[in-house]
Amino acid sequence: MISRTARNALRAVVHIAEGESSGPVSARTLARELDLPQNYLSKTLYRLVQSGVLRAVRGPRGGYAVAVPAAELPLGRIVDAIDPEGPGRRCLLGRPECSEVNPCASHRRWCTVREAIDAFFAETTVGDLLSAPPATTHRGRR
Amino acid sequence: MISRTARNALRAVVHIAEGESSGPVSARTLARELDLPQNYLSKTLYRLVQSGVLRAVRGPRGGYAVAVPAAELPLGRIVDAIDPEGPGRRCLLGRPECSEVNPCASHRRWCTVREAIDAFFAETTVGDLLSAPPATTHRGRR
DNA sequence: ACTAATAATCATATCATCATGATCTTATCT
DNA sequence: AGATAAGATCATGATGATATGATTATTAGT
Repeated sequence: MISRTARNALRAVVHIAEGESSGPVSARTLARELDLPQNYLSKTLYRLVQSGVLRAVRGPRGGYAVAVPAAELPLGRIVDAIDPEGPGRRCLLGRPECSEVNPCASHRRWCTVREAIDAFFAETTVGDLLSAPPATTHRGRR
Repeated sequence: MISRTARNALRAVVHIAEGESSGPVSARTLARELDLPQNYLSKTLYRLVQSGVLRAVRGPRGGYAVAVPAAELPLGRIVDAIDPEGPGRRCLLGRPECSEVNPCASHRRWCTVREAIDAFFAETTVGDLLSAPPATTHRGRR
């Protein structure tokens, strides 16, 4: 559905958003906490910086922070930055020209699914994925 | 969404079902008409034979035929035979333990999408994809 | 200016999927 | 029975996604 790299990107952004209050999160820390190779993660993060999802702060005490409030950051924005050909866009039978004007036999039925997918990625935000803070960091919400 | 091999399998089964009336279709013919490498296709087709989607006839004048009427053959049966871990089954954040009893943060929302996907592959049949040819000679398009 | 922390980048290795080529097995036809 | 056409299978190669390791560029603090 989405590439492994895109999944890592999602996890990373969620993690960064969760630690927002304590300043930028370094790639090193992220890699440790997500159990991912640091340099590969770096490359992914940088793509997110280029696409305006993250902000990078260089130098000591630097790291990555979200460039947009989590609640206003749809997952699709992250996935698109990593997998340019988004999820479910491709014709099921692999016909490149399959479209509304020239639909392949499965096009109509598949459209319903595609719309559900698009809606999910457009409407679900990083904010929706933030883990409600557990007992330790109590924030009065709930 | 589905692997390339699974797409090829779909195309192949549709093609075989379309030529049903003229007897089994050989891998060679199929490979030529779908523009796919013969041996790779063979392997894919054999997996479909093993899973009961196709029937293989060996020897001269042999080939492959559908083992089930096209209208009763859901696409999911083909895709499952090729991609054992079906489409959209995996948790978006890659948590293997994500399930109803222990949902990850995106689980609930994603379920809607997953259900649409499952419904598509369960309800769309090969019959739905047959390009209703007016007659056996469908060569007029250019 | 120097040092250290950190992002950014480059070069290479690994791995799974996809594809190819060669060979073996089975069945039909004469 | 022999020849031939076809599927089944094995061994190997190519490709792209994923990962790793080393290096360079940038900034903060002293």
